[in-house]
Amino acid sequence: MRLGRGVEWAVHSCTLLAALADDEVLPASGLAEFFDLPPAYLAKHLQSLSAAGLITALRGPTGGYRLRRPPSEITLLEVIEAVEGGLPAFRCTEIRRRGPTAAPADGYPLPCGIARAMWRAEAAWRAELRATTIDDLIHASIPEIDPRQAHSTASWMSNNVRPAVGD
Amino acid sequence: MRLGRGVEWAVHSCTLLAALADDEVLPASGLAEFFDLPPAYLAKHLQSLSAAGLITALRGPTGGYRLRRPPSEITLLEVIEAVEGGLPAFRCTEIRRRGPTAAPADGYPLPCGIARAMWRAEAAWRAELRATTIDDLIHASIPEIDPRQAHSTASWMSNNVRPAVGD
DNA sequence: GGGCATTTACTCGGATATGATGTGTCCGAGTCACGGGGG
DNA sequence: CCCCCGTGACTCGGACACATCATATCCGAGTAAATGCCC
Repeated sequence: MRLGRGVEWAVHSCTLLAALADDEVLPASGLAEFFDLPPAYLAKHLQSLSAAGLITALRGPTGGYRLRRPPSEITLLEVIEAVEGGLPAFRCTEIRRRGPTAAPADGYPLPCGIARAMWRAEAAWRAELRATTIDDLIHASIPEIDPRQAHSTASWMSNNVRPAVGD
Repeated sequence: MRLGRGVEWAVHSCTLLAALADDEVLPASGLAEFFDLPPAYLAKHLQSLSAAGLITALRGPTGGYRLRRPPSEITLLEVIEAVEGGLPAFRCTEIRRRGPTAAPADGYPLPCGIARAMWRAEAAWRAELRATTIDDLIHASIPEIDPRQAHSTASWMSNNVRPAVGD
């Protein structure tokens, strides 16, 4: 089981966008510069977040991205599913119905027990991710941030954040 | 996030091997026939289980596979990690240390908070899988099995199971 | 007839091709700011 | 001096190559049984 690299980028991007005021935006190029990531590829993942309705995109010279909801109302699970897709990790192909000893089709009223166990574990994973919001991540990391970095980050933000025009 | 198809095959194979007596074995070709799966590819995954020490392989004309431990002592997590590898699904590349506002290397005494949240969710997933044994899966499915199928399966097993010779 | 070496056939194990998916990039559609011209 | 319009530049969005891993397969190493031979 493996998660794509874009998940990490998307979550970090959301935490940075959470620092914006309601009437401010930050372009994808800014996010790419801040995290030193390939701009085009990061943009692709931001598109996924936009398509999922987690962030709002404004086009044009003063455009950029902005969280669509307050950070306390965006869960980690939503971000991950926006990037990775919401499909279950375990795929049951019902192999119990195949082979020489398979019963007739009406002999399987319930889903396969193995699939149920796997999905139960996935449900626990999702529950943990659903209980964590972007706001939680930020508050957990604030006391760990080096004061020097906090200052340089604030300075960088003031130079790259732009006021949203149309909104 | 996606799990390989081999996981399903490996778990089903373990449940079937659990039906064997301590001095019996079942060859990979038999497992492939029982589940109607490509023999060569299933064999590859059984090799992973063997390398992980979950099943024992006996070679030669009367050879085959056999569980190495009682079904009640083999967890779902072990089977999955044997096939998929034990690496964590989320990979933290510490992108917070990159970019124009990164602090010196000594400014990060703790792992990234995002990675901690992701790994906490993975821990919940693993805990659920660790709490489920092969024996649990069997006992949960026994009352659901069609009596006709139980009979044909028992018959098939008696024709394909072999006594282990060297052991 | 019994015992033993050889052959044989069947098993698992690792090395080898192929296809799907994640990774990375580019160009086009859309939109606001700016600058020039007219009123 | 103010307003309007055309131009330009910057943004996001989707379509296009490449790399990596899951998928699928085959051939070689190893072993017990069966066979034939010798005693």
